[in-house]
Amino acid sequence: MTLEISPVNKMGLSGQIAEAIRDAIVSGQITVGERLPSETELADRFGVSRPTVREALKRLAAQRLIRTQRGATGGAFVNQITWDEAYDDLITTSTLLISMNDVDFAAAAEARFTLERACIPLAAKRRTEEHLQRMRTELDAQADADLTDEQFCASDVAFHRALVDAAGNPILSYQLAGAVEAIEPLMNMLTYTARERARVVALHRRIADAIWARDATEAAVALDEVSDYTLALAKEVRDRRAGGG
Amino acid sequence: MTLEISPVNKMGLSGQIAEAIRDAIVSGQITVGERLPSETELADRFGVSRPTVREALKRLAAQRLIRTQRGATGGAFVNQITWDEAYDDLITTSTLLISMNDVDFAAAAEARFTLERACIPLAAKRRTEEHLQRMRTELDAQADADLTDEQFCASDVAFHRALVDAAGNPILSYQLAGAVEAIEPLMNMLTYTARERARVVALHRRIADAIWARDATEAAVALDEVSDYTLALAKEVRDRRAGGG
DNA sequence: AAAGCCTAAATGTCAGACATTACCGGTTTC
DNA sequence: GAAACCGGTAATGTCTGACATTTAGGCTTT
Repeated sequence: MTLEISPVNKMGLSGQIAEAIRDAIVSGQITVGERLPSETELADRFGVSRPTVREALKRLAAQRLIRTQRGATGGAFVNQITWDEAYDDLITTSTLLISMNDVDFAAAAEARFTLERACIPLAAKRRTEEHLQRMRTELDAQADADLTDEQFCASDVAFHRALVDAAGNPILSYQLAGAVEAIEPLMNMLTYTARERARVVALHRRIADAIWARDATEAAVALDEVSDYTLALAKEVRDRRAGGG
Repeated sequence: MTLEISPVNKMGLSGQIAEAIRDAIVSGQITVGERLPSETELADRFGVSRPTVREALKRLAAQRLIRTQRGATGGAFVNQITWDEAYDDLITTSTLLISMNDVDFAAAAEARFTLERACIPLAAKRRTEEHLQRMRTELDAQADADLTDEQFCASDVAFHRALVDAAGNPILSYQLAGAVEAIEPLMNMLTYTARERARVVALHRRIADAIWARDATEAAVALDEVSDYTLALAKEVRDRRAGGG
């Protein structure tokens, strides 16, 4: 691991150290599972104090590049990033991005349904019984009239994630997790009436049945209807609010 | 901001403080651009020392939730996450995920082309002169025979990003940045002959022309050819290596 | 009134110390 | 002889207090 850091740098010492260690990890100088030198040794090598090293390590831990463990054989280990961990990060980042940058509902919904439609041919080809079961579970849940709008939307998200996972491509699942889950807060702003819910559930059932029958075309048609319906509903809500306020 | 933290928690004090501040940000108790209390005051409020607070702040800074500024009017400010910053994070995370989890080239390429194909109808509808210009620039670059394989792949990535950006949906662009750029290292493992390059460039030109003509069908056909060709080339390389080693 | 200095407040860094945790080895016991 | 127990030890986690550095804004001086 290189240990050349310049004392005068706007990034700060801890920033430079973090970058040096990150480079060592991504370039493969330290492999997954391997232990980093102890904090004291790192401090010696870089010529800085231990708190400074610790700040650098915390930054890397926040990006899940390393994981720390206490005790005699403890230390900082290069962490193997799992898909699930990355899901969480992507979802929180996407949610923040959408809320902070005033992304309108139409754009978010467009992204979501566009990506989802792209998964349908693969899902129809590769769906397993497990994926079908997950979709059916959510369909049953959505039929419950006692569900709050939040619960209904959460189940909606779970249904669509099952659809995406059915495509059997971890990268697609990963990418879509952000698009699908991040706009759940936006979806929650919609209020569904009983009749609207029934219609959405019916469309979901059409999608599930089509995926079961490996009929990608039918599933795509049903998804397009969900898309159109969601956008129309959002427009209606927006107009009603504009008129009321 | 709440300041309830339990001293006994496997997450550690700094972790709990980081989470408390993050919750305050995402729940809107502290708005974008607003300044957090000073480190000393946070330390007092949470009943911990300043280094502990600093570690928590570094974790949040690593996630770009806050940005720190030195000086008299300095401090930690809630940062507005920009799309470009998020791009970088997504790309590095995706790259690490792919390299650490032994994602095979076929799955990565499938994800990439699937998502890209989904953007074509939108791109054909909304492309501006700027996007067309970006694609043409990369086409010209790719025609240069002196390009290394790395440079050729980089230009390839830039071309496809221009295509995705032409869809005019920032969320789609964001999501796809990960899929497209993260597999560039995998693409670099391929070695293109002059003839293969010419074929790929010809297909790229077909795509660009089709987008210009707003012909989504033709663009999709050409993209499918690129996809098939890339996968075939990858298979060939794999077989050759398996035979040679 | 404008230019320059100076102070204050905040982050950045350092040093040393103690607390806590968990493995590792030897010791004890059955 | 094997299993349970128990300190030693090395590492992270945290605290205290201090100094360095940076920057804004007020104050003084011209």
